[in-house]
Amino acid sequence: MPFATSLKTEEELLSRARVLAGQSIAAIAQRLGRQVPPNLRRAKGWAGELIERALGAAAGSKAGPDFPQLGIEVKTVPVARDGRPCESTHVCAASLADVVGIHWENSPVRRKLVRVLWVPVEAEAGVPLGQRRIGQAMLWSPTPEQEQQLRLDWEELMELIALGRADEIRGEQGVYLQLRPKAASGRARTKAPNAAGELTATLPRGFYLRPAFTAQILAGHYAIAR
DNA sequence: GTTTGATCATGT
DNA sequence: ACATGATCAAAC
Repeated sequence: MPFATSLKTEEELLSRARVLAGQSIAAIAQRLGRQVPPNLRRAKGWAGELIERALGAAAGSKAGPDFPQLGIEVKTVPVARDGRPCESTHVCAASLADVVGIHWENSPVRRKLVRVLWVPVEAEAGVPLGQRRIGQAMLWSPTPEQEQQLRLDWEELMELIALGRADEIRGEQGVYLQLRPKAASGRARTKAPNAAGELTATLPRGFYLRPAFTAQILAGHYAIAR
């Protein structure tokens, strides 16, 4: 039986993640027989994929959670020395067209965040990628309060999209959940309704969790060993 | 083009 | 310093 399917409980997954805590990127990469790129500039998702492989997730992209049998999504989050996240966290693409029938309960955003294994990765500027260490992972589901916060932002954003006003949405909107470009380049296009209800080409967007939100999730955990 | 994984780079 | 808008790579 492959490594990836040997996991039966989320406790087992968490245990695996705990083993990674304190280990360097270089050590994990070496064990998996992978070369550490000089930096992440041309390999932005490299560390995330490395951690998923180290945890036993299936390789490559596919729909659904990283651990389908457990319903768990893995998110690596870059953290500063103080344990606070350096960046926003991408959740999923926003379906700008065909917004009818989508409610928070069946939304991709909620489904993605039902159960998440957060894996902090040291991201201090000046620390070479290979020397960066993995922090203490934590298994998380939104508290009722957190889910309500996300839901309010989501509903506000989705209403604007439904009204054909996606192009007016700025990254400033949303207390904890924001909508920002998510594309290969500024020339990328997808379909979205305009104010007249006609489908027109527009920049693809995605939902992101603000650092302030992930910070409250990670609060209280020692993300990086001292 | 979309979805997977995200971080970069510039303006405020 | 920090967030927004822009972008990188691979699989499909």
